[in-house]
Amino acid sequence: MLKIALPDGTQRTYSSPVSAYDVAAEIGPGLAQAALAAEVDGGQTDLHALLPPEGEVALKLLTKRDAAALEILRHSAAHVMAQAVMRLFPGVQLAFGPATETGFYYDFLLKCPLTEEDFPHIEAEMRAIVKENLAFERLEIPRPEALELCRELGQELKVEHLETGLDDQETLSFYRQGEFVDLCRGRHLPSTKHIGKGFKLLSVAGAYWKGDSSRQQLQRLYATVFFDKKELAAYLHQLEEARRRDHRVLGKKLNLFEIDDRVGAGLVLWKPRGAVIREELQNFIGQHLKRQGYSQVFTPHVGKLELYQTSGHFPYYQDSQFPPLVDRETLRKLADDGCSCSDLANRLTAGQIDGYLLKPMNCPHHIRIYASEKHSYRDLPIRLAEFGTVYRWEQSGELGGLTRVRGFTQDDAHLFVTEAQLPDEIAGCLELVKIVLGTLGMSDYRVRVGLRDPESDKYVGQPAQWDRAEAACRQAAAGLGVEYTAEPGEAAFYGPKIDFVVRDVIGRQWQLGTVQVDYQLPERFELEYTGADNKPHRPVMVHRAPFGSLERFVGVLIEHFAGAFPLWLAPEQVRLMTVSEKSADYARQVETQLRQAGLRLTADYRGQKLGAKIREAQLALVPYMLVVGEKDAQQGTVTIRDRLEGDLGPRTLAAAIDQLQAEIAAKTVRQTKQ
RNA sequence: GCUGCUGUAGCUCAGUGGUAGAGCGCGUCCUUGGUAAGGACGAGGUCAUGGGUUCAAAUCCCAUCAGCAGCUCCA
Repeated sequence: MLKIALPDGTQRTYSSPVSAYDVAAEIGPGLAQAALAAEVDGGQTDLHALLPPEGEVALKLLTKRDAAALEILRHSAAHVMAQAVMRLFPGVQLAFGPATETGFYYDFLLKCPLTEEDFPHIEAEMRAIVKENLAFERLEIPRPEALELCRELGQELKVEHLETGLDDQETLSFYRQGEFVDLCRGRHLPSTKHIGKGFKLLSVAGAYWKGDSSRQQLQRLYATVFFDKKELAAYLHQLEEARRRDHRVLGKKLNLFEIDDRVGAGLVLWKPRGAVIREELQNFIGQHLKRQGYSQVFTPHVGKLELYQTSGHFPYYQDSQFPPLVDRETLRKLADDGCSCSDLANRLTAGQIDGYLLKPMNCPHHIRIYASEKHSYRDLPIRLAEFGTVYRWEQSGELGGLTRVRGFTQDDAHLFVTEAQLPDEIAGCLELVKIVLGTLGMSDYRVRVGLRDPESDKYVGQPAQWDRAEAACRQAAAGLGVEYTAEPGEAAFYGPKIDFVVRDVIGRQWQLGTVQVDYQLPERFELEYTGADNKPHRPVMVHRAPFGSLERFVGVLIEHFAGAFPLWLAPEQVRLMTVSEKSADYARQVETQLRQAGLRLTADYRGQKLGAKIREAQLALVPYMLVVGEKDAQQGTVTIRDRLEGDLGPRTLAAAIDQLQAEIAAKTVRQTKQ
């Protein structure tokens, strides 16, 4: 006897074995047709799988309206895609083919490279398989037979996975549709016809077997599927929109920055318009730093190798640094002694040669500023801030636009504090990040508190200190009024940290602001302050950067605003334009006054029609246009056009300037709804 | 770093072995037009770089550099 509880509160009892489908069919033919899979006591099951014969279960039938069904659809589509590829390319080895947040992929090992030209053929074969309406059939197979089956099928990767990843499983599940059999946990749709027509292959890329870069590389086919063709179209449109907002595209179109081959990959040239945005952001944060009692410092872009040997960054992280600089004299002597390149590298690593490093971080410089004076506990906290440019040798494949570069400027600061001051100082840092994100209308972010992994012994510092610091981080994060997750094992080896992860328009997540507690560097550099007990004490350091790096932050900001910056950040705040050349003289007076008012503008005096000038300014995403014609010249007015609202009508120049300055001062974010 | 794709005018791109192209932008001239494209003429190219194949290479091959997608990485 089986009792089934349905989500609507009703109960059904069965004396003979039934599947979820049987239950659906009994409720009604419509539901039987719509049902795709089921949840039994919260766990997924195939629609036609038999339910337990005895007891009581909660059953929920999944239809295409359930998010869980979408995942099942995508995973099933992955099998169909794999089947199509196997039909078209004999000898394919299958790896993994899961559903993802936006679609699915399948990893293949095959001799010839797949290209986009193959997509239509694969898609056509997939359509054929859908039309064949093959049932997805679950097979439960004991381990020895499962291994035998995978060997027979020639699926060596599956054999390996059975022997390593799944070595504790006595029975393995396979799914079969038609001639295609795949080792798979499931679940799947009843049959291939339910996949429908809303699928599309998107891209092909390399991926390592089991995510290990030392293993063989597979070909990963990315695709997506929706229950509805319209949803697919909407998703493709969203991808299109994301491309339109791409900061690399907008950066070129709006003349914000350039990355030039002749200068070097990953090295950003900030053009005048991009520099305005950066400067405004720096000024903005600078005001808050003053308010919070920070001291501005400046330090050079290089430091002695020995400095980084003390900090531990060299040679440990040398693969992600630009190679050291060695002076001419030393190099010549080494060459005369017959020192080879590999000797040189070894001797640099061993610390036998003096050299300089392009600084990969700012902390050692700031530490030496702290250490240049003797400090009392009364001086603390000491907060040293700098827009510090650092250089890191990112792997060539990682570079991209402004978001991953080789030289970047952090809005960096280091706080030297007593342990008692730690909670307040962390809270102050978080407040700053929150102000920054709030001012820019970036609300889609999460806060991640990285704690130590209790199992690991890689961490430096006393456990009691860690407990206090972690408590301080949690407390500060909780005080933010934003949801946060505590993630054990995510701490740096030198201390816990708090990261702000912002989600951009394409759904990618970027780690921007960060606050990190550090016990390691004060130790390594033997930093001290004199306590009230007249004895030396070790300060704790806090590293923090609300933007992370200005490059990455501006990159994300460009996409966030789709290039249409709020007035206070807009490189060109106003486009002044004449109706005809007859009003040019008056317009020049207006231009002078606007400049004196501190507004950033360009003036368009060309003998073009007004419509053309407006169109250009609209496309250039200039927030306000000031139109001056003969009527304005007579009345001493300007006519304002808002990029979003259109023509706002005439007003006196003074009134127009007041309006713009008020909006700038308020840092108002105005955007059209997307 | 790895796999695949790509590199032609300032930008977006067409050109698949036989004379280097388009649109936009830019310049000059005409037009003096009140809220999203007025017209005419013109300038602009080591076809990423270096080799090779060929009577002949933007086009085919190899290498390098750079970009893109993804993987791996990010103190």
